[in-house]
Amino acid sequence: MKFSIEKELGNSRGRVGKIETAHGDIQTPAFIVVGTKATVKALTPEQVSSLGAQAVLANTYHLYLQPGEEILKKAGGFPKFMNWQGPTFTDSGGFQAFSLGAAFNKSASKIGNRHDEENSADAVVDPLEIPADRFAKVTEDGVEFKSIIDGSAHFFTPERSMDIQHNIGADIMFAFDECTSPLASYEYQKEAMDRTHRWAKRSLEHHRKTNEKDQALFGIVQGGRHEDLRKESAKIIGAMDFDGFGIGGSFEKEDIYTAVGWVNDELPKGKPRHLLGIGEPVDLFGGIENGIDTFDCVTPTRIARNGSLYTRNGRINILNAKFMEDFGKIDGDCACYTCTNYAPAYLSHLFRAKEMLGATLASIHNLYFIVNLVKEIRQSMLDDRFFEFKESFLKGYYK
RNA sequence: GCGUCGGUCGGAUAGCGGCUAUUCCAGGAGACUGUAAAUCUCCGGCCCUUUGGGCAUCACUGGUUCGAGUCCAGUCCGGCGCA
Repeated sequence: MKFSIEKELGNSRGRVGKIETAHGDIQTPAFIVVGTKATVKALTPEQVSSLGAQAVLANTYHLYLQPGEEILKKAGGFPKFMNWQGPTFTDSGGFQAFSLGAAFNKSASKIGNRHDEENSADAVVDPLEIPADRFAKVTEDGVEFKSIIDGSAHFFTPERSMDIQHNIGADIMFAFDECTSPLASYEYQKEAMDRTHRWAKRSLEHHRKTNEKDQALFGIVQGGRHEDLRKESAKIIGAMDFDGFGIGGSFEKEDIYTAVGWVNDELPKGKPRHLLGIGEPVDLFGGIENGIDTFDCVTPTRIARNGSLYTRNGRINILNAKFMEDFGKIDGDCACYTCTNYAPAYLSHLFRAKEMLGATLASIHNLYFIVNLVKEIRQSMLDDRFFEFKESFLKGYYK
């Protein structure tokens, strides 16, 4: 993997660049499409490719459980298995320490807000004392997982995650980390961050010894919402010999990109930075302005399956009664396959009838919207009109 | 005509004397940020100023009872059976 910067954005941290992999280039900034279980839900790879996506990110925990690393190894890696021709990423399974641990059976999101601590009883829960009904428990050596499929017990260590990711075979893999809850205390964030640093070192050492296919490894910065922790984490992870970096963990809704800025000031400039699991339009602008090169996020495809569609004027819910007889445009002059061929009334019908084509058409639109938005942002940077574009877009999107 | 079973929110249901009438679907709205997600949450008789409270309601009319969607009688409507 090789990374190069073509242009830097004046008076901010942003940059335009290119990640070169054995399976093709990624023009950055770029939005990476999530295909957790070696499939972008509801879409064929051809659809994913023709809507403009450059790369796909799959998940180590999910693929390890099903179909299992041996099958993926025999298949020649997950990209070949799913027939995706372009560059690929795998997440390490560290996110599941949060989603199946602290967040299990809770409405908790990794994006917190300023009122969470006083309003939530969860704030006092020590993540190290996760209740027995949870599916993930963190220890110094790794994370104990229960299979979400059959309840069987599994243990991930940094080394194990590397081995599995080698077998899954993405171009870019991530170090094994612990994604924390925004409701965790400062003390816990610090403790988890220090542990993630130890795991980063172990991930890197094991990867260097066992990497046979020239896969790249990104280290992950943690530190929650705290400026001192974020900077400390970026310094320590940034000093390690990773090929690039992921910025993970929990954030405060109001200033995700402020935290990103703290981190990117510490990370080495010449390596790519991936913002894990963030993808709201406002966050894309904020992230890019603060030096993010790639994003991934489940939101476009998840909300698509649930009937929400992005438009230049904000999100709409296609299940709203007003769309039943709307034969106009879904999103103005959007050039995606869905918008050029179908009216809101048809999508409304598909969703009400629970026809699966609805999920497909909505996913195509939402992914196109986000992927293309990042491309437009990239172009605006090349044209020296990033800030104008940002202002006009956000004014329309957030009313 | 006789017998029999039944009529509970738009549809389907639970409820078989005891207080807030159940659940599913359809309907209305909301949420979703490294995917336990084609998922989840909320609303759905009327009135009051909120937390909350008040008043209704189970085809209709009467009755029994401290108390009735639940029991009894009649009426209306429907299914089935026999003429």
